[in-house]
Amino acid sequence: MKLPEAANFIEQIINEELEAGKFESRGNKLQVRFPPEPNGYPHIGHVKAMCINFGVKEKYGAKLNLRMDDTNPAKEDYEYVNSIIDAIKWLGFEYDKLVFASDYYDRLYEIAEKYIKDGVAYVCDLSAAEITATRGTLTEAGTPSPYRERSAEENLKLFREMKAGVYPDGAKVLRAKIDMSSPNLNMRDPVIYRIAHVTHYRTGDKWCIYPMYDFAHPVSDAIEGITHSLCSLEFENHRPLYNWFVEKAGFPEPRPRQIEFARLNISNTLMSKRYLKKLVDEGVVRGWDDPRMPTIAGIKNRGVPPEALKKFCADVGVAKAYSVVNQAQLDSCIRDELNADAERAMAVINPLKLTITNYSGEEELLFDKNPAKENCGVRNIKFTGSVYIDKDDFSLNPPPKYKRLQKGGTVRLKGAYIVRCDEVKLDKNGEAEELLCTYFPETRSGSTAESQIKAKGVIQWVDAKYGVDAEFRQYESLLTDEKYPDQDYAERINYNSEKCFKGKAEPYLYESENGKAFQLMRTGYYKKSQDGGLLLSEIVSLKDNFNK
RNA sequence: UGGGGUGUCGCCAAGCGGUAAGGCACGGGAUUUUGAUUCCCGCAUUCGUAGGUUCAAAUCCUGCCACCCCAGCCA
Repeated sequence: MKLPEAANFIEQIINEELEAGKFESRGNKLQVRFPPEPNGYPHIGHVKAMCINFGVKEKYGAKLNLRMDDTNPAKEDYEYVNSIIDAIKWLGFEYDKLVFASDYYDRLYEIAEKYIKDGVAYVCDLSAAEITATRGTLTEAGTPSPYRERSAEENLKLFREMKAGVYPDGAKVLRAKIDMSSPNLNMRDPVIYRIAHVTHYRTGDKWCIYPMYDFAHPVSDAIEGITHSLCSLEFENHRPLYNWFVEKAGFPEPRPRQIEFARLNISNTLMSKRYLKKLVDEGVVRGWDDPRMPTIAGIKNRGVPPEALKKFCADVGVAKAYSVVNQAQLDSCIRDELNADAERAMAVINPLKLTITNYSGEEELLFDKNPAKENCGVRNIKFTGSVYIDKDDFSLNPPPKYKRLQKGGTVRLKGAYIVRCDEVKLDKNGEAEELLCTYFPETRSGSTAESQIKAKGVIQWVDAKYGVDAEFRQYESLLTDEKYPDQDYAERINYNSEKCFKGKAEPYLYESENGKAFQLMRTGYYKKSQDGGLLLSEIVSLKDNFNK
């Protein structure tokens, strides 16, 4: 994986350190980590973090640990660690080691005792509410805890009792003794350990005290010999604390360095594990891998190739400015990959019978599997003169510049013949029910014969006898009740499959920037999903319209 | 009103004192049996803003302005 080009600011930092000889003591070997918390399925935002970290690995020949940041047993589970591993594999990334923060619980505990012995940590009996109340505000200093000056001996005794399960949840915490009047609230004696009598998915009931992120993360980095700890912007304020914990733990130079970058946001796309989990829990979607979800599993189920996601991240770049990338940018990457890769097929969503009155018998027509690729091979499609076309490809009241079929007009059935619509049978609602057409033998696809007959448009079709019915999965909009607004023909879709389809489908719905819903279908190239549904190329948007 | 960050085309984003890359989107044209693809061409005299330094500034200095993050015993 190429590091996104725009990750220049990270590379600059690393290059400068390298030049200054910061890592000579370790043979200039760098080490990074990808540290998700296994509390949900990874989403496309994680892909960016992966691309950055795996990009550094690639560029500098660094080692990369996949580390499950599992320090909050209440939320974590193996299901999620598996989802993370699956996602990484699917994307084609390779990590050097799989590690767990929970692997370090013993070591972390020892370091906490060291803090106590060194007089930089203390056991505090204040309640959570009291700690909040004494932390001060953005403009006022906090007030020191009355337990702040306990002796090392007493602290050690108390802390060991906490570990032994003597106290109930919330009764005591271990706190770092830093500076209650620091302008950086994170430095106002943050909690290092809390009591939680919760079964951990890996360590079971061995522990009833669990380390906090602010402590566990930097120390885990140091334990692993991480040189660069890349994380998102919201941790900038934590960096002094990060450094404090590593330094007080006594790790020698070179110590890990935290570098922050802006996380990924995509327009109209919900990118918060918390809300995604809510959708799953409330049954709004079928699961974390529902194709409407922006999770990697969901995107995969929509037929998006992993390369498209990587290209997207590379295109979008890495910087520190808060940003929201247009979905169109992602769509473009997906189209790009599928165009080069996906085999083509014809599909009809809303069938309209088209009968050629002067055709008899049947024949086989050849189609390139993928015109965008050389030596893509061909597929044969049978043609009997009786086909279905899409209702959208015929108009009783054609607008100006209409290129498809209308009464008395001509159109080319893709890969077959030009046909002229002679007669339109209407149903009782006045809608077209069947088209009776004449075909022109000399216009057969590939024929070099001259013909006076021309057609402006080319439409897809499915043979009435040999076409295959396909099960189209229908999705309800997650966004709004407004369905089926006007759709331009340019939004026509091409499905990809070995076979032809006919059938019906309700398209995805999508929320536009003006809040109106429109169909998700676009011209493009689509792959078939693993569960047989047809896939569309867009990230479905989830409107943030439920209670928070 | 404390601290930490960020502001370059509609959306991302390069740029690091020498006279504004690229992608997406968009517009125009050519080819085309997918209104797709491909292919050309166009798209910031200007870098949040006001000053200053300099032969020369998006890049350095100063003052403003805007937005984001921080008061979980979440990560």
